[in-house]
Amino acid sequence: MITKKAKYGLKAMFYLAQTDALTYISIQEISNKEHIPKRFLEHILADLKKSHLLKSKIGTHGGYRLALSPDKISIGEIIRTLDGLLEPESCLKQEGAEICEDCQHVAQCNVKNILNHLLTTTEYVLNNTSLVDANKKSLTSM
Amino acid sequence: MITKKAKYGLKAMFYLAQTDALTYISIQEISNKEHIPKRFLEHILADLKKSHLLKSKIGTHGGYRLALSPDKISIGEIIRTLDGLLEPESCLKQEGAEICEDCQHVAQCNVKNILNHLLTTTEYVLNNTSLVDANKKSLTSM
DNA sequence: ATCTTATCTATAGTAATGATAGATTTTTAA
DNA sequence: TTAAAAATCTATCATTACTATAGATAAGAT
Repeated sequence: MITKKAKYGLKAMFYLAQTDALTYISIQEISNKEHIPKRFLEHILADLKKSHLLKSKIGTHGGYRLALSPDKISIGEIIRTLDGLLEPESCLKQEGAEICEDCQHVAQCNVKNILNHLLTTTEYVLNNTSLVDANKKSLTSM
Repeated sequence: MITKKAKYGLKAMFYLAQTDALTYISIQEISNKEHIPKRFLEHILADLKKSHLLKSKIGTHGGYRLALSPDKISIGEIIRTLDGLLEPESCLKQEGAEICEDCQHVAQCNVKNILNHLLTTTEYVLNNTSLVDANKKSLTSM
């Protein structure tokens, strides 16, 4: 399950992807159009800016816009930014050979093996789907 | 992320899969060998029994054993039993055409489209990997 | 009988999630 | 230069989900 934070973030990003790429859109507008709590959306967009997926402008006619062209922004980056790592289990973190509390023998850990495989697959799907790809019918046959 | 409940459940299932399929193993033994809190494990195994993945026997020399041969038990069934649906978002539930609170136009919902694709992929991986498959090297090239 | 072990029901602590609030700063435009 | 618009910063709170423990009971083996 992705969190509501990621879901709201995705909706906001899709909304921005639909608009003229150079226009700044206010939090208020996104909140209204996509039915996302405004004060919550503030944090979400701020996080996406920190990850360099959005640019912002303060003041009248300010707001947010995509930092990159929509086809260069992957769904994976958005979810990773808002929900953290895509790993299905904490012991899969980058450190690699690291041993987690309860599984002593990393190499032979069945749980780790299967979850690692799931992670690879999930990353493949999410990293290779951009804001533009996501609404294509071809997605079903990817 | 899968929860600790699912992780513990997977470890317990792998442990049982390693043993003689007809022998009942006590919660105590699994708890000791796999370092899983015993009272927590009780609930987990009870759930897996309700889902007909385990059989149990009360009393001396009692315990749990797999209800099916290990190659007939998928990782997906185990996780689904313990963590609920595999869906990455609640609006993807079986009801299909159902409309979720915030997304009015289901058919054109980009978020739903992409998450639905992720679900399909996740289900494919987890439903087609059994307790026996999970430790095979071939998994990496699946 | 007694010990072993699962089963049932309840509950409690903790962490993560979802959401709101106030005060501040920057920018635009009148 | 002033007022409005909008993001930014920091804090906090409510709720839910997760993790775990506990007591009492029932069933089976020796």
